[in-house]
Amino acid sequence: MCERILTMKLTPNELLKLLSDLTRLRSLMLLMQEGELCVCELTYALGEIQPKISRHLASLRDTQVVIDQRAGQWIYYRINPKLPDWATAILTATLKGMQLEKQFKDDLRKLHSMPDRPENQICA
Amino acid sequence: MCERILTMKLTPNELLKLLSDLTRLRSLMLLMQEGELCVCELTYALGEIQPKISRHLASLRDTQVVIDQRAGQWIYYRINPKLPDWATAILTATLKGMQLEKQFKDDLRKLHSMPDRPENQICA
DNA sequence: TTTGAATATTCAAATATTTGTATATAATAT
DNA sequence: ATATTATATACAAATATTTGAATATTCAAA
Repeated sequence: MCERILTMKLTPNELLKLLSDLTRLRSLMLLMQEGELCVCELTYALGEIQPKISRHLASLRDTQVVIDQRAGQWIYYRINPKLPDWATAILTATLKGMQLEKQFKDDLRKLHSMPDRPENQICA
Repeated sequence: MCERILTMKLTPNELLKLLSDLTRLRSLMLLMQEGELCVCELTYALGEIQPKISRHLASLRDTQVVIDQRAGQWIYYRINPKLPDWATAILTATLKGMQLEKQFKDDLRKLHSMPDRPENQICA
C-alpha cells in the first residue's frame, strides 16, 4: 500500500542548477564513470567532509537525479537509470567535458587509491 | 595590431553555472533555436527589463559562450560557433529538454509575435 | 548638435545557496 | 546493552548571485 511519487518532473533548469555546484558535479561525474559509489567513497575521492557530501547527495536524491540503496551500513548512490533522454544526454556530454579536466582525473585517481574500499556487489 | 584572447578555456562547471540561471537559459535556448537575436528581441520575448537581459548577455559574452555583432543601433547575439564539442552537446541536449517545456514554447511564440521586429540580415 | 532609440554599466539591496559545526539515526560487532 | 562506523539532518553564519533603479554610452535621424 506504499504509494510512490511517480509524476515528479525534472526540468532542464532544475537539473542544470544541480550541475552548477562543483561538489555535486564532481560527485555525479564519478557516479557516471563508476556506476555506483557509497558516501564514504565520494567523501574520500573528493576530499570533503562527510556532511557536505551527504547534503549534496540528498538534493540529488530528492530530485531523483540519483537513486540510493542501502547495503548494510553503506548507502550506495547511482545515476537514476530512468532519467529522460535529454537529461542523460546532458550528463553524458558533461562527462566528456569533465574527462578533459585535471580535477576529474585527480578525483578518479584518488578514488581508486582509497584504502579498505568497501566492495559494492549491489548492482544487479 | 589588436590582439585577442584566444586561450580562454571554458570549463564544464563554468558553462553549467551560466546555464543554471533561468534568464540566461531562456536566452540561450532562443539563440539556439533562432540563430541570432538582438537584445530588444530577447527582452520582448522573455518579458524582462532591458538591463536584466543586457547584464546576463554580458556574462555569456565575457565567457565566450555567445558572440555579439553590432548592426547599426542593434547588437545581435548568437551562440559562439567555436565552442568545444562537449559544450555544444550540452546545449543541444538542453534544447531537447527545453522544447518540452511550456515556458520555452511561450517564449518562442512571444518572440514571433513581436511587432516591428528588427530584421537581422547579418548572418553570413 | 540635438533628440530618440538601443544597449551597457554601476551599485547597493534583496535573495538564494553553500558551508561548518553539532547532533541524530541506523546498522554492525562486541 | 554498548561501542563503533556510516550516513543524515538542523541551523545559523558565510558567501555568492541576482535584482531594480539610475545613469552612461553609442548610433542614427532630424
